[in-house]
Amino acid sequence: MNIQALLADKVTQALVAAGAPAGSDAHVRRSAKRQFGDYQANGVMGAAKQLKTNPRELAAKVVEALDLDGIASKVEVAGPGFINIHLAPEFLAEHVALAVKDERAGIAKISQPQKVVIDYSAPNVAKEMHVGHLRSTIIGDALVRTLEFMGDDVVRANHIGDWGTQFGMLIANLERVEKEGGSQASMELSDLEGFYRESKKLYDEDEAFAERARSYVVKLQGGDDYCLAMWRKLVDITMASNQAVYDRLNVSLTNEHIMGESLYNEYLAPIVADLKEKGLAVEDDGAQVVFLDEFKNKDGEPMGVIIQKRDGGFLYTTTDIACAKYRYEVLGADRVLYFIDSRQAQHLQQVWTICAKAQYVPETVSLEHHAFGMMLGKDGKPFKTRTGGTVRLVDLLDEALERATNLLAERDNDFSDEQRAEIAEAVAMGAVKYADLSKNRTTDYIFDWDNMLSFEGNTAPYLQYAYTRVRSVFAKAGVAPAAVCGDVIVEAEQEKILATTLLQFEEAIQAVAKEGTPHVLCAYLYDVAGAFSSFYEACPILKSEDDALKASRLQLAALTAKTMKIGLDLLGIKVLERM
RNA sequence: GCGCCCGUAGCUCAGUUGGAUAGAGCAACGGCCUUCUAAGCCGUGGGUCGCGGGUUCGAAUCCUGCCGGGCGUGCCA
Repeated sequence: MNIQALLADKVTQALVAAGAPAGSDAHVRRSAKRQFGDYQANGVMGAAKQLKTNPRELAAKVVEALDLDGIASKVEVAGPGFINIHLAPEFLAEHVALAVKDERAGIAKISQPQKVVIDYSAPNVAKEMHVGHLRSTIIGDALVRTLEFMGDDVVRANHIGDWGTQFGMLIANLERVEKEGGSQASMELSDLEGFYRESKKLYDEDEAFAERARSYVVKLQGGDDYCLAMWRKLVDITMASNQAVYDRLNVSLTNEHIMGESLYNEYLAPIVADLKEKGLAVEDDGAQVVFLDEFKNKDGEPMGVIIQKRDGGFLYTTTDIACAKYRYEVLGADRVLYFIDSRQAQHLQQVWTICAKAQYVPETVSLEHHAFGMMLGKDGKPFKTRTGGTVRLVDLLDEALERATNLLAERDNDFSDEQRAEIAEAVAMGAVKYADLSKNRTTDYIFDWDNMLSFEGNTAPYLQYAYTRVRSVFAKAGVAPAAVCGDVIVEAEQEKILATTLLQFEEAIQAVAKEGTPHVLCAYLYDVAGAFSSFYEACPILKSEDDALKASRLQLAALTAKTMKIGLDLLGIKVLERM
């Protein structure tokens, strides 16, 4: 249930009934402060202005027309014309009880599911994943999970860098390695960076090798079987290595979601021809160029975007045009979310502008760039290794595990080595993921081990810990959360805050789905955990004096656990029974 | 030069698209464990929302001019 939507609907009706023009927005929001109730309607002032009437008088009329029986215990006009709404304890109790019984915690699926393509992760073949891939991979996957949960038909698109001239030298080197090492070839490729560097070195220093590499590029693009097989091997080896990272990070990508650059090869030449035919592309200095009035170049003239080089080769703009077209035409996308770093903002705008002009993708399709900046170290400089190199993702995850293991070792507990390892892994991966998920930066952001692994405040470990506290109540009581029943009583202040917060789950999820911003869900779950902790301190559950109260509090606890489990699942963060 | 993004507490970040006295966490300080997990809870201090104008009942949010930072800007992706 979405309380905000429910109230917005009711207040809007009352607003219109009070004389406001149809289409007026009641502007119902959560109240800024507790004293202003649980929700406030801010739309009266604007409507009063349109009607040229006194806002307080209009607000009084709206309240008069407003029927919130069974929902609100108090509705009052305040300030220049705010309407403050206090939710009724019985209303909260009733819906908590309903949500406890529902496996989706009362979250309804959307009525009009869409086909949504989510473009994320996008590592490069023959290169190891590094910290730059983390944010796209993690946030993209959270959106995949969230939209699927809400009922959308989601296509995971891993737009890997699996094409380009570098494959000539890579194939030539793979061939050399196989000749020399036979079956051990794949072993050597475990160090992909090294393999790439080695290939580059041979290409630069060995003329015969370079010659062979160049010939392989041509053959590969011509569809030569041998080269395609070698290329396939490189892709497979790379993605097998990446899959280990995905699995460890609990990212839902698999091989079947690979839709790399190579997928669009066959469409490139026809698109260039079509753009020429439509008069959008013209030859300029030997290259095929689309001039766009929407963008200006250094001289203030329409910017030229090259879609085919002088030598006949295509560029990534052409690939991305084909890709957007494909997602609409072949996949039938209603919406495409690109989780790509902010440096490509202009590039994507150009691609979409061309797609619109060529009528490849209609305006009704929502193309969205969810940008993010670079990962910086604590010192505000790009996050690098001590020697200045790029930080490999596997190394980052290993360090997270090491730090989590050390922190866990400092604490008293009776865990077996096996349990300890499992907890450390879940905490470490959760901490790394949550650090990225909880921020909404479109610009550069700071990666700080101490912040994410401090295990205090708004971090994954805090949420995981809060969850184990709830679960331990049930373990102690010897009852399953699903077995609790009876009436829910909302009386104490902490009970009311917890119940209200729990019932705002759908608002948070819908915001994430609409805006593509998982940090909203993070903030929400942190609120839930905080509300539960306060409740847990103030309201004895198992030790409460009467059985009805105990049953009620167990239900609040059960819904807390369910909410946190679902919420953390949507973020791709694992929960633990004990820690 | 032009374009895009950004500037909020000592630090890391929110701020529901124009709403009431700008919020969290960390760090600092003070309380709370023989009682459901203290990786917790309760409390205190901390702000010229980069700076100046403007728009209006109301601006961190919109417009404008500066200052500062990041990125992009024709044959890599």
